[in-house]
Amino acid sequence: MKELLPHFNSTFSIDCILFGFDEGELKILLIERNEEPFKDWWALPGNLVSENESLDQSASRILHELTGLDNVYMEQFYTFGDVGRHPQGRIISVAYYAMLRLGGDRVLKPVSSYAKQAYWINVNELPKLAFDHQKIFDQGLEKIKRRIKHQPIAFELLPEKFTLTQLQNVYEVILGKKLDKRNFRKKMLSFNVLKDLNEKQKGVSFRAATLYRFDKRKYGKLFGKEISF
Amino acid sequence: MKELLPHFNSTFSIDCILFGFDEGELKILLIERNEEPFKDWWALPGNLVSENESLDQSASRILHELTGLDNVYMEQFYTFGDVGRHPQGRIISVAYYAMLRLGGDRVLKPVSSYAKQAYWINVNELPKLAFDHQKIFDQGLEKIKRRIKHQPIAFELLPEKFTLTQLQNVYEVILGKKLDKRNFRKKMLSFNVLKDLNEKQKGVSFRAATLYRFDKRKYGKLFGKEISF
DNA sequence: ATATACAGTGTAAATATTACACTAAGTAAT
DNA sequence: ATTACTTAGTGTAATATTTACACTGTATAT
Repeated sequence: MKELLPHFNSTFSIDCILFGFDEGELKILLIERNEEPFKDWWALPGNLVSENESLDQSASRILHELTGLDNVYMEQFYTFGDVGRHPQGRIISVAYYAMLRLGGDRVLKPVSSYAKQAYWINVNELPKLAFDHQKIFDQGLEKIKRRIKHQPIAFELLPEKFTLTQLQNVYEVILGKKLDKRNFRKKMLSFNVLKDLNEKQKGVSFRAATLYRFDKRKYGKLFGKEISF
Repeated sequence: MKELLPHFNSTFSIDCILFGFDEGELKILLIERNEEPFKDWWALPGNLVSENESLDQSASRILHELTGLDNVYMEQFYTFGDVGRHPQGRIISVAYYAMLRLGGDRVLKPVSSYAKQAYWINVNELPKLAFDHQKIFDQGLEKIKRRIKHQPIAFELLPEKFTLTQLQNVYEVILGKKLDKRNFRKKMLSFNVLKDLNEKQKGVSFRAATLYRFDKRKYGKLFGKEISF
């Protein structure tokens, strides 16, 4: 029965949008391609799916090869399959995103053979991208804008200990608008998912703010509840 | 350059969840397969993607072959790619859903060669499904539960002219809970997307209700606004 | 005439959201 | 020590939204 269908031969790929928050800016990881097609172009990290791995496994592998990270939650958000999207044949691409902690212990950037280099680039200053990667990015950004309103994914971009102002900055940079400080704090604390660490920020040249941690035990209470900013 | 990659050979497919609302129940269209694998099993309608069509085009084609319908809005919601999901090889499946009008002029059910028959089946009484189609269905249902809270997709399940009670029934059956009649009406009318047709229901053996139509011109106002039930 | 079945309607209480500005605390420079 | 600077941290009143709740009206069928 197995031979009724042609042998597996990689007609689908994964592309990843890795979001990071650094210096008050939302950034994504881009690679400079070292192979045809689109040699020397900027692109989202991605690769062909291997025969013996699921889509999720493939996404994790690609992330690991690129950053050395494991156990990062990645979420599939759309599959791109227009006829002309890949110049070398019919390849559809399943797109994932992940939110990474850049602050503190900075993510490493081991570079796979197919990339010359990888850089974190501000989402407002993206270069021209290979393939249909601009379209993939646009949709990914829309996705997290919607998702951040309903689920506590903002924490994933911050170091384990963070201040309320940092958290507010994440919301502001993703939503693209300023939020009221008092209202933001009131609402965020009302969700009861932040643990006050009774500890202050260090190394700042002004009044240090209180550090908080996202409290996973209380996450369930929030899940399903509507958050809105 | 084109020859660097193997020739196209259908390693991906589309599966569709077609939702319909009939006799107060939420139903989906299932086919009884007439081909191996899973011959004689119930399955979601689906097919391999052709070389010269995009995923969206493929989804529309499959819907057309099955129902004769065109111009139905279908939305991609997830791609399933576990290694063992298809017994004949590595085939990933891009899943779509659509909401169809069954009431009034009933959707026809022309049957493609690969199916013996197609039936509308209550989502609470589904038989065992082929492949990973139960998983696909579960995720599709979750998707529309979330979506119906934020976008006016409920109208798509009803005939062009409908009563507020019918509309409320759609919400109740998808969300799986009863809603308060007065609050539902107040809120739904406040969105300003319903046009009062100054016309009454016909053929009922009790007081006839007012008919409404979804007003596409006002749709934009609602879009992006948060609805919640 | 009467019974039936659903249509249609309003209000008050509780909750959530918004708008808005000053004082407190730590650091750095003199 | 004083001062200037920078960010932390806090409350209230007005408005809008959500919820809970039950009866009357009207067309049909007998």
